[in-house]
Amino acid sequence: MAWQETHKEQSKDRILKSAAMLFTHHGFEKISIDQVMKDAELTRGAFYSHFSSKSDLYAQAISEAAIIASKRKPVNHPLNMKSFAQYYLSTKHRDNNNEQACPLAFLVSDINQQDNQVKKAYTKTLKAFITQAQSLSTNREETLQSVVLMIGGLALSRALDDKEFSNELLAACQKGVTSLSAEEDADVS
Amino acid sequence: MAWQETHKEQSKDRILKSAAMLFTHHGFEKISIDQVMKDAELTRGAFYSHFSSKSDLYAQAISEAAIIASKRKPVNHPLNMKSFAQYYLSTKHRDNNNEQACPLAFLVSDINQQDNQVKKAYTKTLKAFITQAQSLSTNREETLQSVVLMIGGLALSRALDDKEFSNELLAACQKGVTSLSAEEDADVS
DNA sequence: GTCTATAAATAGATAGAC
DNA sequence: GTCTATCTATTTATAGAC
Repeated sequence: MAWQETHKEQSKDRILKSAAMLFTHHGFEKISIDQVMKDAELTRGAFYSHFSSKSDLYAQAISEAAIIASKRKPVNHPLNMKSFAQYYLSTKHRDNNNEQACPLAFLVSDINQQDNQVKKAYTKTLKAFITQAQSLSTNREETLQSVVLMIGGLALSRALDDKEFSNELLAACQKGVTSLSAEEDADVS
Repeated sequence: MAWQETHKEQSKDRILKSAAMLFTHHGFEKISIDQVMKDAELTRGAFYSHFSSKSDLYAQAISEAAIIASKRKPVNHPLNMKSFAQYYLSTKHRDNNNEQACPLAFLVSDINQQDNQVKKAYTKTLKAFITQAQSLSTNREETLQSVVLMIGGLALSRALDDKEFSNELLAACQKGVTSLSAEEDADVS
């Protein structure tokens, strides 16, 4: 028989998945514990059996959201930086409203307002993201630049009310990542 | 006699300056109207004579914050993209806690949660920022990449609880902007 | 562990005196 | 235009029954 979650673990898992989705798309302040619990099909009173505070949930939800996002198909095992950036900086990812979105971009300026436990979870998640990107590159500095173009470009593109301009920004960042990769290939040759 | 603000204009101006500082550093949700009015040395009841809602204030405060930030000395009339990035991606700007900070970076992922009037103000502000950066460059695509490296790099650096890592990120982005400018110079020569 | 009920605090917005 | 007072709603967190 396969491994089975206990009842408690199942509940915690549902809460975490709901929180990951809701927080990633709406930020910490716009989402209440009540909304998370309703989405997980539980009541508010049950929350504190699993998490010590809303902030505790947020920290864990960020890690969970990153895991969900990393399981997304085109990102799962990208062949190179260009194909990785092509998905990451897509309009689909920007407009994604109910699936696996990257909390690093969607929440970037939200983190500074939170406590240390949240910042720690975010930092760990970013480091893991960079490690993944580094496996598609050789130079760490260029990897960091590519990562900033991806996360920063996606975050900025989501803040704009001008779709054409937003698309232009995404395209420019894609080209930027590609250029950095190409330079690198040239160095190697 | 020099131009004089009316009493009402002075009050509105104080509210706006307080809001620009408080919102930029703490985001929309963490700041209450009461806090803004206290900082402006007024009471809560007086608020609605100047603004129709908290959101209305936020939209105007973003523009105000950008104006304040653009008046900062090293940014005022930068000689080239490198010197511009050197200040923008400095630890001073990242850690700045009570002066002219750039709302584009500090609030980037906050904007998507707000109404259209806020998104519009942010978009206009970003376009003005790009226009300024464009005057130090020749190629629009590279300007966009530099802007994303600056705003995205600064935003990310603020989210981290690892100062050494944060510094490394800032430095990599500075180098990235410099590389883009250098390439351009090479093209011109 | 999950439920209902409630405590305690805070915030956006409005009313009316001056 | 600015003040005090208040309405109304929401939210985090806790208490206690099952």
